Amino acid sequence: MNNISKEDYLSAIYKYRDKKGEIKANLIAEKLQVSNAAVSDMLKKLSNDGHIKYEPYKGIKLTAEGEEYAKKMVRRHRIWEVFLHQVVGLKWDEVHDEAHKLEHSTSDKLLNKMEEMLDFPEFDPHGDPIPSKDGLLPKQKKTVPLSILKEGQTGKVIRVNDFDNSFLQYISKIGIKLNKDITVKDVLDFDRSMLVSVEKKEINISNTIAANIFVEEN
Amino acid sequence: MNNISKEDYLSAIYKYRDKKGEIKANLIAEKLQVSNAAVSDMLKKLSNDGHIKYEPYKGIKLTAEGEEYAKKMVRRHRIWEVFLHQVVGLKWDEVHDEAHKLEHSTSDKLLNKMEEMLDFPEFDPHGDPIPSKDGLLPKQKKTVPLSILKEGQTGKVIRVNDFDNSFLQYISKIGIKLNKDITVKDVLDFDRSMLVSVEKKEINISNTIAANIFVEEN
DNA sequence: TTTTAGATTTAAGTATGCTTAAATTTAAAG
DNA sequence: CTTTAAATTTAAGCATACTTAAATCTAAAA
Repeated sequence: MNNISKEDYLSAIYKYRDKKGEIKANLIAEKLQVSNAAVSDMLKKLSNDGHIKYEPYKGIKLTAEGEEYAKKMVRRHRIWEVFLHQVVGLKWDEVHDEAHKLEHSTSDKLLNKMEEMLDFPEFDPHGDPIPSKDGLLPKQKKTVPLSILKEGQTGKVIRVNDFDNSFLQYISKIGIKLNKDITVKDVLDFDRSMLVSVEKKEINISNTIAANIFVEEN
Repeated sequence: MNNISKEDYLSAIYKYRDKKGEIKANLIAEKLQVSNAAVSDMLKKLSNDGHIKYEPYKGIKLTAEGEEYAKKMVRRHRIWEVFLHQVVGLKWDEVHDEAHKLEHSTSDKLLNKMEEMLDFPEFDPHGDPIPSKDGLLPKQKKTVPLSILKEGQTGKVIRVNDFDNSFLQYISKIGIKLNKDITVKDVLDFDRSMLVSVEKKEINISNTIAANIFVEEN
């Protein structure tokens, strides 16, 4: 049996649900680039399978079983990302798409072997946490979006959103990497873009860019 | 679009066609473990796509385009096998199944990167040739099945059939590996099994086992 | 409280890739 | 040359996962 679609739905629900653990069908449709009708269809199947708890027109939540499955997929995805980055040498803007395809075709045996080879990484190349074999997440540092920092404040890059490859390419080109320090030199009232210094260079970045970079204040 | 099935059919046709380049629908069904009706269905689609030349009830042949596609899949499969064996450390009886799943989800970029990492291997862990990026096959040594060797003859293992994992596990357990020399000590008329010596050990192997091991006479 | 906009579901239809059973074609045996 | 067995195709049906269009539900604005 082929579970690629189901796996994508479960991953999306896991990744994009709110703090209450709920998600709107709408958001799933948007993230997976399918129609709302397709989502509605699939929600019924996932519910029958026991992966989600869901009543028509009501909230969508993962069951314990669904969460376990979703975490397993996220784990696969992120271990592949680390592997492709560190072992194969793909850039951080290349790993997401490749990992997304490979994650559905990976046995536990292979995955665990890769994980061991990588010495049990805790975070993927974008700073996202990797669930362990037992489903445990590593302790994460408290972060804030770079966009809320004020003039003069400095933060260390802990995580970046990996939704868009061109965003990753861009920030990588201007020298922004995980663990780099970024200092806010100036914030423009005009469009809330900011002048920041990274690696002794000063660059102006838009508010949107800054909102997708998460830093630990220091 | 999802081409997993089509890719499997093309690979099977490429791998199991006869010397004239033809294959029976029957054999495809057997190798892919699907019904004859499913094969018949798919042949129509592959024919419409221009991947095979085929008229109902007549012979099945790859077109130039189909052969190119098939070779590309075989290349993916075998490079994954080498990668999983050499880089990840999977055993030779484990790589086929993993590679079979991964081969459908691998970009050219990733594949070429892996190939480079491996220093452009020419043969997979079972001794099967790997088509190059341009579709060229490495020069292969002339081999014969171990089963046709007579008492006293010695051959070096160049290739083994990878159709069955338990076969691979077994011959690996008794010390048979690529490039090992095998000497035939005795052939039993009774069941055509043979007593062979490998690595200073003597073992009796069935005719079927011997027929799946290909050696270079010396 | 009613209206209405947005979210969600249902309905109908499509493509893929299978299945079994029946029909047809081919090729080999008598 | 006819019979028959094997190979192959057609027919009908199923599951998955989509689509668009229409219907329905929910929640927020008037």
